Amino acid sequence: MTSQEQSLQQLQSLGYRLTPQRLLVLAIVAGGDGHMGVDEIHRQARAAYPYLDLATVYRTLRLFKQVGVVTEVDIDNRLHYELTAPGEKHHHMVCRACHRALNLSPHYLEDFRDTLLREFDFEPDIAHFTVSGHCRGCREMAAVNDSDNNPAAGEPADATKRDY
Amino acid sequence: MTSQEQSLQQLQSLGYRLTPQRLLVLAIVAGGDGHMGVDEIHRQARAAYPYLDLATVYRTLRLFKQVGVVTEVDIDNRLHYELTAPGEKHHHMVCRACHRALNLSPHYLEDFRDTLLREFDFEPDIAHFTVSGHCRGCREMAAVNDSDNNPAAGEPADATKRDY
DNA sequence: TATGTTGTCGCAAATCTTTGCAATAACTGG
DNA sequence: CCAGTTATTGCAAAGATTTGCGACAACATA
Repeated sequence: MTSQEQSLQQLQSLGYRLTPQRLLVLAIVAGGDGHMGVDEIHRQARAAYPYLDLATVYRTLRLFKQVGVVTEVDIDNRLHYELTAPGEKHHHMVCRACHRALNLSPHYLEDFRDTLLREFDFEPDIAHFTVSGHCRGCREMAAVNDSDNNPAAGEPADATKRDY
Repeated sequence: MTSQEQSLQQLQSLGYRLTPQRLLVLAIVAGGDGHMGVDEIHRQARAAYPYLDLATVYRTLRLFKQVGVVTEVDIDNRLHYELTAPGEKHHHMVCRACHRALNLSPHYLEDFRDTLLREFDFEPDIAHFTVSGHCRGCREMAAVNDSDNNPAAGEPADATKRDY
């Protein structure tokens, strides 16, 4: 039984129905490499089944996420999804500047999770954990004002303020 | 010099202009207790200055966040803001079920931050760090159901699947 | 296979947030 | 204090995501 079939069976065993729309979305996310944007999934899905509505794609992905079939990653204020690989789970670090998503091994979160659970009885939803920040490359030319240092330092010479 | 005046001076020294709209939004966020929703800020602001547009509120808060004057908290997919108290910074744990936001001392994040920095050269944006999960109270009746809606009661025995 | 139950879909509309643009106002230098 | 520069505003419209609702389809049962 493939991992996709497993997911489908899991959905069914939870009382959810197996619809062509769901099969399709699952197949597409499984076929894509890494996290895919919702519109890209929708576009590919419509190629096979033109009536499929964007709202259905959103609902389907939300369901898949809830059940654990896919992992949601917020990249630049847009939802992206990837298949949850049972063996090789990981979390994400998303760069605010270049918007690349780096994988983060669960190992780095265990301590943090344990602490929150122990100290506050708070169970973090680490299955969909994402930290945003600045990656190595972007950090070097991070123009953003870090309060303490020389505020104007990294700003491009003629940077207008315009919209921010 | 009050902390508000400091913020204003900082804005000015970065080349941003001091407008009545900005003063107003700052005063309101400073006056509120804890994180406020954007629409609430807008409502209060309009009471004093009816022409102030919602878009301006969003832009102003985004700027304030970028400069560090306010802290952004995502509560149930909605933006909330609170004044960044220099002395007593904290992060947030937001419960997916009851949507309450709990404060988290920076202390709990230091190790995590150091690790990411050391291992990946990734600087997490911990100034606006939020973990979502389930708090003690909601965890007790959480069960399989991830329904975000009713903070009040556990799901009825014959809970239908309907919309998810 | 026929039938009932109820989960799901497509569609349209609502929400929340962002953005393009022209008019305006804040700051700067004279 | 005046004029020039350009950041900022208000407005309208676009984007992204969610939701209400009636029609439809998946599944269970007989």
